[in-house]
Order: sequence, then structure tokens, then C-alpha cells
Amino acid sequence: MPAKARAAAGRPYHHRHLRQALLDAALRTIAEGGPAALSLRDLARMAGVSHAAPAHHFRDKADLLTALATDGFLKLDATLRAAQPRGFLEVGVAYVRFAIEQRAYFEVMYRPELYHRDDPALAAAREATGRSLYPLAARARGAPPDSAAALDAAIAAWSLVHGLATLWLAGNLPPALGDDAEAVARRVAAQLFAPGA
Amino acid sequence: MPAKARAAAGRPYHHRHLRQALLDAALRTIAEGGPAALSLRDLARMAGVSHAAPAHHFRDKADLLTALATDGFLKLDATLRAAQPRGFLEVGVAYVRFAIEQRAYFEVMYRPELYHRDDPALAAAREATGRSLYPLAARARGAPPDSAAALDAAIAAWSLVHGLATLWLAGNLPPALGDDAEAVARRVAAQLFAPGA
DNA sequence: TGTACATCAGTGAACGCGCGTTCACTGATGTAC
DNA sequence: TGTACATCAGTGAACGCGCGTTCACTGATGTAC
Repeated sequence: MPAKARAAAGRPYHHRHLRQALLDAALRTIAEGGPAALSLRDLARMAGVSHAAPAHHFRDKADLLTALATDGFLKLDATLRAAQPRGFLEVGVAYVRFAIEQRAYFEVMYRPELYHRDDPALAAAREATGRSLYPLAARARGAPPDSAAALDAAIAAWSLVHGLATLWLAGNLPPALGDDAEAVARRVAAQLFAPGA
Repeated sequence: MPAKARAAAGRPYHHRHLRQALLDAALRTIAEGGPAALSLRDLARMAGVSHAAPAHHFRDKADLLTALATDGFLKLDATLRAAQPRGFLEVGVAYVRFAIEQRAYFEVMYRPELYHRDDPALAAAREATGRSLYPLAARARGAPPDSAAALDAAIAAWSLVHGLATLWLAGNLPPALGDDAEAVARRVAAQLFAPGA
């Protein structure tokens, strides 16, 4: 579209929020078709901009996904922290709920082959999330902090909620579970934290 | 390559095991670069055959992946059954070991958007695997068979080993765990089945 | 045992597609004076 | 307050690439008689 037509259509030459618009478009695309459905040209189209424009904001696709994963880790971290006062079980439930409600973030975050995993901002965000996740499981099970047992307990808790979220998202769980992910998450997580209850 | 050159190179006109050769090549490709790295032309190349040849064996890529996922479910089922006499914990360990040793199968099996999920052979294989997985967790926790509690227990166990395998494969676990996946799996799974031990 | 013939599993050329990337360019913005 | 100018964020044309798919074809196989 030539510049004059763009202006006539109410679209100014400068987008002013192209970077964020591309990230938003990426989230929508991924939510619908997974990260494999992503193409920079397509995102440019959705943002109403020429296909060469994204290069001014992201060097390549991995660059865009790095930004997206970073945002995702920060959001997950905030979500987990917010759930913390309600006890460990609720942190687990919050993890599963995040994975499902923000599936686009989640699907990118845990596929590090899609992005630049040693980007500093990304690494910081990922580690912050880790810190929100680890100590809680250990404390809940009464293991001494920083012990090997504490690590095992944390990994078990993380694995359980992560596995549940992953299986749910991919549609691999039996229909008999129902469609209330949060209720399922609470019941299933209770198996680990309140055995025999 | 013209037919005469092929013959001179020791390759007969007919491959005779092209279907299997394509599946094998697919496994190798996926193990190295994930399912996204797969192209039919590339598989044909690896099998030493023209790029149009695979069409005689698989209608399209999803068709090939359906066959691959079916094989995977059958193999996983056999693996789980073999571990069954050694107790539930070992079934969980076997699940994780399968995911890691046969990562190409595993990565396809649990991404049903990659294949034809209602293919009859596939569905049968997947359900067989499910039957090997479900009742055990429930029995281990003393829940009455076919109860809702039994289902929750089974899903918890499955989620835990599935999550652990997934996090491990994607390289998302902290290095402090070491590199012996089987030992880690045993310790982590024990958190669910022998709490406090 | 030999031959005719249907069938099967390949070939290789061709087509159209969408992609990422590069390029010279231009319009808009904002800052220095 | 006005103007010059550097910088930034876009454009659109072009390139080469690998892909899936289709097509008429041909070589090999195996079966019927």
C-alpha cells in the first residue's frame, strides 16, 4: 500500500507501537496454531505494515520469541508470587491456570530451542520464576532448605503441575476428567501435597 | 540419478524397504531437530530415493507421523508392561527412560496436532498405553478401582513422570540435578509414592 | 518352464507457494541551534 | 519560534530457497496360464 493510500485509510506512516503490535499478533497466532504457525511476514500483515518493517524491531524470529518468552516468565513469576500467600497447593493451581489461560506464552517459554536462551533479560526472568517455584515445594514437605531432598521435592511438584498443564494443553487427557482445569489441577496436585486426604 | 547410475552405484531400482527407511530417517531427524525439522523431500534424500517416491507410502507428512506415533505407543506400552512386575515406581521410571531414550517417538506421540489422531490403529495403540498406565497408580495409592479418586491418582502419577520427562528433554531442569535421568526419575517419583521416605 | 501382462514402486521435470533477507528509497520525527 | 538536519521507521521490489504436489513416464516384480 502506497503511503498516500495508507494515510487515506486512516493509517499513519509510522505505526508507533509496531513492536508491541507484532508481539500481540504473535501471541494470537501461537494461541491458535502453536509456534510453528508463526511467520514474520504474517505478523507484519496482521499489524498492517510491510513485510520488511519487523526487521527494525526484531533481528529475526528467534529474537521476537525471546522477547515473548521473557514477558511470559515475568508474568508467570508475578502470578506465582500472587498465589503464594494462599499456600503451596494454590501456587501449583496458579501454574496450571497460567499455562492454560496464557497458553501462547507457556508454549514458547518451555521450548528454548525457539529462542535465544542466553539472552540476559530472558535468563533473569527465567531465574526469577525458578526462585518463586523452588523453595515452596521444599518448605511444604518439611525438607531443610537447599538440601538435595528439597530439590527433589521441588522438582516433583514442578513436574506434576507442568506435566498436567502440558497434557491438558495438547488434549491428551481423558475426557472423564471434565473441562474445569482449575478443579482438576487442585485435585491432582493434592495427591502430592495431601496424600491420603 | 538415472536408473543406470543407480544400479552402477549398487542401488537397485526398487528400494524394497522404503517405508521403513523413511520412518527410520524421520526418527533420526526428529531426534536431532524436533518434528519441525522434518520434510518429506529430506527423508527421500536420506533414503537415497527421488523426492516423489515417498508419496507411494505416505499420503502426506501427517500420515507418516501417524505411523510413527503408533509405533511409539506400542513400544511405550511394551516398555511399561515389562516394568510392571517391578512395581509402580519402576513403571514411572520406565516412562521417563522411554521418553529420553526414544525421544523422537515421545515428541511426536504427545503432539497430536502433528498427526491424524483418529486413525484407528493409532487410537488403539494409544488406548493400550493408557490401560497400562491408569490402573497402576490407583492401585498403588489404595483407591478403589474405577473411582474418581483412582483417576485423580493416576493422572497425578502420569503428570509427574510426563512433566519430568518433558522438562528434562527441553533442557529446562537445573544442572544441579546431575545427568543421570534414571536416578533423578526414581528420586522424584518417590516423592509421590513414598512421601516422607 | 516360459511368456504375457497387470501392477507396483520408482523417476525427474515442472508448478506454485510462502518464506526470510537484502536493498535503495522515502516519509515522519525530534533535536540543536 | 523557526529552520536545518540527523535519525528513525517505514516501503516495495527483488532474490534465492526449500517445500509439497502433480504428472506422464519407466523399470522391476510377480502372477496366470
